[in-house]
Amino acid sequence: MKKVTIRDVAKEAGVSVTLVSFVMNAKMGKDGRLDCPVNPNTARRVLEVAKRLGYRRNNAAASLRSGRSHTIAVIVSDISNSFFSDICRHIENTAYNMGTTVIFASSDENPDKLSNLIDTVIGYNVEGMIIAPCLGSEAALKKAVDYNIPTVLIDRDMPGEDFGRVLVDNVDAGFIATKYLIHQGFGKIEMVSYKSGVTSLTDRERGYEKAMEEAGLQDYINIHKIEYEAVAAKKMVRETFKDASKRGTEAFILPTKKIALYGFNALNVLGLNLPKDFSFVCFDESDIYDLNKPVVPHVIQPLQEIAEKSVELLNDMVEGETKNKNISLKAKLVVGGRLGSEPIAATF
Amino acid sequence: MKKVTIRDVAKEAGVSVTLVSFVMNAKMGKDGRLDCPVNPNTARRVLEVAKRLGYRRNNAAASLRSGRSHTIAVIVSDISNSFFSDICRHIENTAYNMGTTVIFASSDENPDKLSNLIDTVIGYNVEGMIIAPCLGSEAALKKAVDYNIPTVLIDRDMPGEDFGRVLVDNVDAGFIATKYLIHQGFGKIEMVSYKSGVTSLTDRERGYEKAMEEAGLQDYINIHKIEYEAVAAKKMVRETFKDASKRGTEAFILPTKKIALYGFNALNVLGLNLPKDFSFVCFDESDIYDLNKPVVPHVIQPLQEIAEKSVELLNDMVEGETKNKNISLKAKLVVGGRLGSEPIAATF
DNA sequence: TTGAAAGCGATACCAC
DNA sequence: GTGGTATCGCTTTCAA
Repeated sequence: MKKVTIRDVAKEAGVSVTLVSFVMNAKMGKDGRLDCPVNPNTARRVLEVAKRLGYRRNNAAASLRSGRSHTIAVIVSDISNSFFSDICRHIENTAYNMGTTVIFASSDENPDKLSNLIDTVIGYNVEGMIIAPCLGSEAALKKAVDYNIPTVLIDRDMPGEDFGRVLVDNVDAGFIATKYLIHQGFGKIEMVSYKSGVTSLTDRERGYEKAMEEAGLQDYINIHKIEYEAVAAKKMVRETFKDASKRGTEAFILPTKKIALYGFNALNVLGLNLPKDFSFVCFDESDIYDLNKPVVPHVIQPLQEIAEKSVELLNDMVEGETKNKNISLKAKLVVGGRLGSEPIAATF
Repeated sequence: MKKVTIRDVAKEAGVSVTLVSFVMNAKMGKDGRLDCPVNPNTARRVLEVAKRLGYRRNNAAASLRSGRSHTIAVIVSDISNSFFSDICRHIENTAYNMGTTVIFASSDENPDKLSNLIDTVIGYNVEGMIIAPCLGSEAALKKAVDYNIPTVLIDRDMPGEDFGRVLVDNVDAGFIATKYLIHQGFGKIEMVSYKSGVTSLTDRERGYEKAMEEAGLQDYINIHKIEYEAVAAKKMVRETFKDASKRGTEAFILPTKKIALYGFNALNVLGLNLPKDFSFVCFDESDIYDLNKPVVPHVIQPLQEIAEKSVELLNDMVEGETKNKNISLKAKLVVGGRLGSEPIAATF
């Protein structure tokens, strides 16, 4: 099947290319009619011919002439990370419904690669970008500003007036996690966190501290900082739990999925059990949380909302209707989820 | 910063646009020199000016003129499924290194959506597609053939002479899983599978049967078919385990991650323990496998290889160098993996 | 080695 | 409502 162009359709339908262009770009009005300055009968004929011939618009040509690509780029650190792949999934969906195509890429947490990727997608005339910045990517992101490409930041923040932002309130996330445990009657609540202070983690720490102080439990505040490297991390968590067991610690906040995994591993190794020896509040989602009985309470980020809001915000920025460029979303505590069903979010 | 075109570079460098085009498209030879019919000094000057002006090729224009897009589409059923997101990650990586851009999309296992997506990406002049077909997508895929767009099938098969294929040998996967258990000294090995026969699952079943027969254990062959729906499935697995416990079953093959989850759930509910009451061989990857001690043996598909082979095959097809269009990959049994380290594949 | 000029297929502008 | 045509930025002959 050889390519059929707008000219072929025009010739076959006995009209000008202009008319065909009008018809092909017309959107459906509410009444089911095309809203374009074309005679409905003509329009119908053109549509019929286009379909019969199998016409498909050449986006390269359209983009070249119109300067619009209806394409956005999404760059995360690792699309195989379930946090990001979930977000990407929803971004793709939302964008698809708006007639926007999405190009995805992973930066590998590498500012140089991010910089290259930005160059690449700029070459594709993307109209906007949604980026989860990595450490040291300030220079790369400056290009977005230089080229005047609307950009929305997700997951991590970065200075810059021009960026849109869709971020989760991590102070609140740490706060509700802690408050839940306090409500359960626990007082000796501790936390395990990483030494290297990513803002999302330090924010969760602050939320923990805030909740403890509000409850008059400031004397029990105890944040155990572990290495990022897996082997060392596992060992440190194990030691922490061993001591905590003697100390009479009642509960732990494990603010990332990986830290939670170390926690469960330590439990296993030390022969401890979850409701008996400690209580946990974990973060993100893992099969392990669902397998325990009762289900391990965990704080999840509103991934779909992050995705939808970022696409919408980016779209507004592209169309020049900039309202509020900084969107803050709340994390949710899941206490009654069960395998194969919707998680139930608790509010209190 | 306004757009700088090839003309601006040409004017600034005092050469023709042709030369600039040559230089910008030249690839580096082994000797570090550009292999194009341009005076090295001129080339250097052009390069310098292009960089200084911040020139970036307009891909829409290049694509329009040359008829090439250097873009492929990848359509899987759900990019947030870790199996696919891992593959996509590697596809993206491989393609990126070849200078190819990738557009990802999810079909939702919906043939109509798949059909729309194919239309959309055809409009983007993609040069090839990598597709995980869903049930009933024959008609949609026929368009790829009609439009003469090279297409590689992954994960699931579908009839069609023109398609390339990168599939995993699932009979072998079921076979090695079973054989491992037999080597461990077990005889009463059973399997849990879904009623609805996707080929990947029925193949694994056949592998199980084959291994059992070869070992003279045909009398113990027992495949429990469960519903796909989660609540019913969980219940059926629980019942199966309860009976099996009485019957003296020694081991189970759980041929998908989800079925494995149901298995662990049943274990929990019934108060059974893994090395004591049963042995498992599971499939795919899950945090749960790693948490158990010893680590639950599991069969994994070579995701990176699937990704790399499919990109390479597609590239060959696009370039017209079609060699072997049907690639079969072996799954691997992981018996000694531990959290945070490379899984160790056992061969025997 | 270099350059002039012809399009690629659509949209935008203007005239009717 | 409709149609003619210049043009987007680049690659690609072809000729010098």
